[in-house]
Amino acid sequence: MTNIAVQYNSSCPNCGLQKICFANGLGDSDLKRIDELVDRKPSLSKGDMLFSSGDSFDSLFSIRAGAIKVYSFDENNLEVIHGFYLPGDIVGMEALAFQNHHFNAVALDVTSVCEIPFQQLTELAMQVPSLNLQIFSLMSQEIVSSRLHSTLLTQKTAEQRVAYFIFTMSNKYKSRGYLHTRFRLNVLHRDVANYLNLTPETVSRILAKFNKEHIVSWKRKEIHIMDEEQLKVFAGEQNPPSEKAPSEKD
Amino acid sequence: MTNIAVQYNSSCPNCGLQKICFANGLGDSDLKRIDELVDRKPSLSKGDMLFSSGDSFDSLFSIRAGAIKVYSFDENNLEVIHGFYLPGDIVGMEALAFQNHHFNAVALDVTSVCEIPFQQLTELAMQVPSLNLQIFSLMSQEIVSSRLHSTLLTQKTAEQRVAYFIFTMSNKYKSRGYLHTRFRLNVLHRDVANYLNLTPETVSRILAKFNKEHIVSWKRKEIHIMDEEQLKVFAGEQNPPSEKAPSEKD
DNA sequence: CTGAAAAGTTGATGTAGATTAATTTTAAGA
DNA sequence: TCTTAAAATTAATCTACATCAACTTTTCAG
Repeated sequence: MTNIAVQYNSSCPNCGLQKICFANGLGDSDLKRIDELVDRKPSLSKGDMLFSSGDSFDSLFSIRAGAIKVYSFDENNLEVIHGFYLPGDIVGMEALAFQNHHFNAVALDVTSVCEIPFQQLTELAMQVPSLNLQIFSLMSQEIVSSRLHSTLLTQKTAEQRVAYFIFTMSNKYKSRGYLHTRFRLNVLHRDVANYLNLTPETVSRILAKFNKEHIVSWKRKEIHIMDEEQLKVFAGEQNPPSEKAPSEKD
Repeated sequence: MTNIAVQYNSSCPNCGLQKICFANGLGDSDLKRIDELVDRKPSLSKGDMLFSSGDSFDSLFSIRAGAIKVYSFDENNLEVIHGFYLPGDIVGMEALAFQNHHFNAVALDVTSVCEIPFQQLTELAMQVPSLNLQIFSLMSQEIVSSRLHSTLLTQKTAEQRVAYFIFTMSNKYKSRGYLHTRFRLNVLHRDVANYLNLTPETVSRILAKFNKEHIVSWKRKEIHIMDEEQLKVFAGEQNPPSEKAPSEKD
């Protein structure tokens, strides 16, 4: 049932995630050099911390398989979830202005990551302009995705948020060569609710509706998208036929 | 009434904002080199665009005086405000992964900026490790501040958000050597409401309350903080005496 | 496999802040 | 300066989603 379409365990030159990781845009010889400084960690188990708030910051992490949740606590010690990271995503960039991490990162499933020592990465980047540019690029994408998430929380209804979340996860799998209409996502509904600034009850009610209308089923960590087009419409990603066609901005 | 405590019109080596701008951590000779590639723009007037969505991305901007609003449009063509930037802040970092800007930046007041051509900046950064690190650092701070803003919108009440906004702006002025209990902020209440995901009516009611309780007055673009401690408490920045002392996390 | 705890579901009720509307104040061009 | 549109204020009402509560299903340690 789990659908690992490709095994991404290989070295950078052979890695299927090359194009979206640090290696993007590098020539063969530079590819080898970055490959040498990558530490491929043994698998993390569900619940293992990748890093915790307060840990010293030394490395960035690129996810090869599995899923990572990044979160902090508010003043009442309630979890605030900032993102779910899937294969190809980079985790830890928000910390590099600081000595220490300000967020927590935990494995949601069996997960394997590449650890890239930041000191060595920057040293190499100083010699390889396209690598340096790629780091800038990944960071600016993180800024944009954080702003998009804010927009999602403030501008969209509960239903749109849930639909958009599923749609986005599906798209990530799609772009990485996995089956995107049926996949395992080991994320609690409670965590999705938190991430979308909703309650578990609200998420549950919306999923029940999607299920009844044969759009998406999400049972026991397995997501099955039955009507991709309709999901897109619910997510507000596709202009539904409307009288006032919004002039495309942004 | 406007209180420009320091004039930041000078070259980088003499600039009061040096420590928080790109120049941070640079030696004298490197300072001169970055100074040479900075283009000090003539003042922008209120309403002038610094850049617009779709414009090609070529430069970053450091604000010397005034204020800049960064925003996009949602699918209904309503403004979504992502931030207000004051002297010392850097604008444009979210764009550098892309050819073009995805956001709009407009001057809210008479504003002057330093334009830093990105191409030249990165070329210099490749030769000056501490400059490269400073760019990374500024970007990661932008990620963190974006996440903090999300947390503000999702975890705090309307009153806390308004108090926190005023408190944050005041702190920015303070850290840059301006008078921080009385300052001009040429931001519409409507824009504050938008930024905080509230309606103008709600902001108005809260400001009326703050005024009645002699905490803050905000009349005709002039903010006067009368009770800083109480403002902090309203902002939730100071643990009010409570039975369950939250164990400090994050 | 078993059973206790965690997670998820479903329905009834509550509320913070939105919406609507009417009025006053402010600002900016002529 | 005057004029008028934009912005801000204040009050009455409404609503999307939270909260509360009771129950079912899933998970996982032993």
